[in-house]
Amino acid sequence: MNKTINKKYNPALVEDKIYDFWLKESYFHVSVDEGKKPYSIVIPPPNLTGVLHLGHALNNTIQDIIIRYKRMQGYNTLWLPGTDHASIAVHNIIENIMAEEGITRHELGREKFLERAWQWKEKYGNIIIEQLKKLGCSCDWKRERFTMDPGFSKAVLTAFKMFYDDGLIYQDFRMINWCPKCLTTIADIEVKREVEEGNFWYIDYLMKGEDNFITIATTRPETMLGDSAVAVHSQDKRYKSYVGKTAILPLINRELPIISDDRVDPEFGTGAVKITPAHDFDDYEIGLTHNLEQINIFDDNAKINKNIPEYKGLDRYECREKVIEDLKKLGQLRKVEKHNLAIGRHDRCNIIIEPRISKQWFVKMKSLANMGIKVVKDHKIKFIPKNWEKVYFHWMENIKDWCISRQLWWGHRIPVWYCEDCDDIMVELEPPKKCKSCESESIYQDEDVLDTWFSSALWPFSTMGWPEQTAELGYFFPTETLTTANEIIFFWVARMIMTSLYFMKKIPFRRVFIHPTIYDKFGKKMSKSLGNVIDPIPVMEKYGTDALRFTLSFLTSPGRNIALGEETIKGMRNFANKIWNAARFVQMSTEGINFKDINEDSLCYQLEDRWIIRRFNITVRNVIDNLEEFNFAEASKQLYKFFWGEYCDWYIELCKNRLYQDEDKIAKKTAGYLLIKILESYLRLLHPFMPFISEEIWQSIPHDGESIMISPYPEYKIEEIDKEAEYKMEILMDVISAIREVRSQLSVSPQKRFSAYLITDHLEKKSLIIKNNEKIMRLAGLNSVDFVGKIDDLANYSKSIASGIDIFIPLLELIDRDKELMRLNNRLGEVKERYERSLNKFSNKQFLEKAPEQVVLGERGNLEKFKKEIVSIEEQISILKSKK
RNA sequence: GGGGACAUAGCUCAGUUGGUUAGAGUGCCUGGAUCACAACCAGGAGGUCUACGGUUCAAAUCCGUAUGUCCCCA
Repeated sequence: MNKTINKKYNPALVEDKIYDFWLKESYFHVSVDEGKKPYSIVIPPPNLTGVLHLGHALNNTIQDIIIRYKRMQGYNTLWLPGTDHASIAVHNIIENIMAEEGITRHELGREKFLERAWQWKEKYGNIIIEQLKKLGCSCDWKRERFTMDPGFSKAVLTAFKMFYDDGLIYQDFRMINWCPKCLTTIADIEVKREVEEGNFWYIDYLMKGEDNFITIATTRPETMLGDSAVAVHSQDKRYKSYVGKTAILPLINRELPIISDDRVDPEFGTGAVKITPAHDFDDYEIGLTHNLEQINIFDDNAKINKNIPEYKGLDRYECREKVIEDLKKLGQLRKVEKHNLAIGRHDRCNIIIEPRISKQWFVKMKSLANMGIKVVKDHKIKFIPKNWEKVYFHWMENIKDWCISRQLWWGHRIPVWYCEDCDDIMVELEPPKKCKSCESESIYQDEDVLDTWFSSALWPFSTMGWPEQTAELGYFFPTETLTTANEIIFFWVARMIMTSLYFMKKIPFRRVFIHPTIYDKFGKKMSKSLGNVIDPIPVMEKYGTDALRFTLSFLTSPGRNIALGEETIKGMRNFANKIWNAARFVQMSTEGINFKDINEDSLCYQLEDRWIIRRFNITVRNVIDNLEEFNFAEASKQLYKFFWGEYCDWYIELCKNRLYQDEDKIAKKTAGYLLIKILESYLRLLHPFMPFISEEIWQSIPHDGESIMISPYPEYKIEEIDKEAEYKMEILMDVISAIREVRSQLSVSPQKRFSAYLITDHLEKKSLIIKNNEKIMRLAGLNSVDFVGKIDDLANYSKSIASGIDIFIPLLELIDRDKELMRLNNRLGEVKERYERSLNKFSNKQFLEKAPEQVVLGERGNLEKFKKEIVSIEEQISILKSKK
């Protein structure tokens, strides 16, 4: 590590080097240690195919802040990382590669396909892990897990078998969501619904044996090929006479019964609807009630199948065109209307879902959900912000069974074997040789794999070795905190809670922090099509990882979303630069001080020393309090405000007298010592937020220990909260600010030095100013500051008041009398307004009677203060005017 | 249709249990190469706290209603 830091702040030069140092020293790795308190977090496993986006950056920055903070507080902290196998995503990638080579997966075969998938994983599957390292994440990489690791796979199969043996997993024919592109079933929550533009087609169905017809309206005319009835509402007068009769399906002349069912909405379309039981969720239900035929018209690719020879081979949208055209020719297309409708698309590939009837595996959710509801109702698990609990309850209370089979190869193959001879079903962890019932060897395994979320649901305990009873499970489980995005409360959080309660009989985590969603600086969703996506990697390269992390933390207030623009990141990079330069100053100005030999008792603390110690302790308290509540924004603001607004703007400036001019060696040593001490402590306070810059600077200044990340987190010391120091410092700062204000408003150049004359009756304030006059002179740019009894020629002075002290600055040739008059008049206006406001309160008798004494007293103080100032300013104005 | 939010400076946001001169960052204006930092320093302008009611001595804050924006579920 460097002895002195570089002149210029350049994060790119130090970040990788520091991360390698941490890795080399194994600071992230922990073992079970019963002597220490554990604190554990499991990472939301990023998708194997993923690349880091801002959502990841935010989520993992937050986790790293928590884990570094707890580590420094002395907890045995485990942050367990890993990735999930992303069944569909990987599948699509491999299929796309094969498509370029002109082969299909069925030509290749299951085994070869999986080989390729594993090869792809080895080559490209670790990108996001490397990116997390770039972000500074202090995960225990030696424990990195993957949902298809042998151990993890065992956990998945064990879970399946336990659920099955307990009757919670079953197989059934059902209407499911089919993705014609990915060629698999997907679960309800993987379908994203959005309103899109479409049409209502009105079609005349002729009545059998009559010269009459019934007009139905549909948004999907091609599905008429699978119609098996027409339905109307039982109370719909328009159609009463039709019920029980038969309509003829146009184009293929199938006979359709006209049925009545009260699930039909008479207001919708014509009030008469076609019923396609094999391709629509509602129609399916109606079909079951009325025992209608289920006519499947599509193949896996959503092309018309052999059941409809007239249109066989047409894609569903080609078929739509053809059907419309043919209906027109027949004269049975009555009209077309624009109509907006909710379209369901697969959230992974964006293809429109095709409902179909199919045999799939499901998990019974009701009893699991009830357990999951209870632990949150009983506050065993808390959501932060609490609001999300409502969302969770709403979903859990209306939960539907979970379809877990996928017609894919990449994933955990369902551990079910079927016997060809006796139709028995076996669920086994190890492949059986023969049928348990009839001993036939003609057995075969289910072709499907499990939903990736089925394995992710086991993440918190499978990563720690379940189903084995490992030491880790006993020590690190349940975990403390889960941090994640609101959109996966259903997909993941709820399911982890249910599986943990079922398999572990324990909650998986105590608190769930739902982090904000990041939008662009105009509050719009970031999307590739809008072109407003911010990629965190180039941002880290340009501004530094610390700047990105601090920005995200700075914007994370609970219950609010983030609107992120590049300017904010730049601002935080400037903050990092400020820290760097301040550290450089402190380092340079304390060269030659031997810190090892300093005995604190030999030092002599001055006012500003006591003040900065107080401010630091208050900052420590505020940072810790806010971290405990996950209020990262406020914690960050405290860090920012203290360092820039107090340590740099005031403390360093006030120390310069002692550092540069003071002959007193103890005074010099005290200033130097405390500058370093506060900086060193501050860097530890900052470290979880800005790990790199804090380590780099910390290593170059006097410190104890080998790395900042394993040194103790600052603690708040009540005895160092020195109220008197704050009161006095505020008077000094007030006086300095008042003089600076006069300088600026009267357009006196910053280099021009002048004298100030003060008047006050207050002896304590007077001695305070006298004691600190050299500091006031330096910070306000004065030649001298003196107390006087009175001023003779008031017309030649500018006058202002700060903390009850009258301040006079000679106008002489320096200052323009007109400007001074303008300044005084402005000030007078302000004070008068406040005075009026205060006076109004006293004109209300009830205020005196009902308001608490403290408030009335405070208000009376204000009133007097304003009155005094008004009199003083008016006096000065009249003097200046008389001299003009 | 059902549910959940949000509305404060040009922009992005803080604002605990009602009593503050309503704050911060950024942007803007004025002045400044002063020996840590121009990625800086000093000073400043900028607000009917969405609107209208109500409760209260006192409302950005509590309660209605309206308007606007967003998210989730069907």
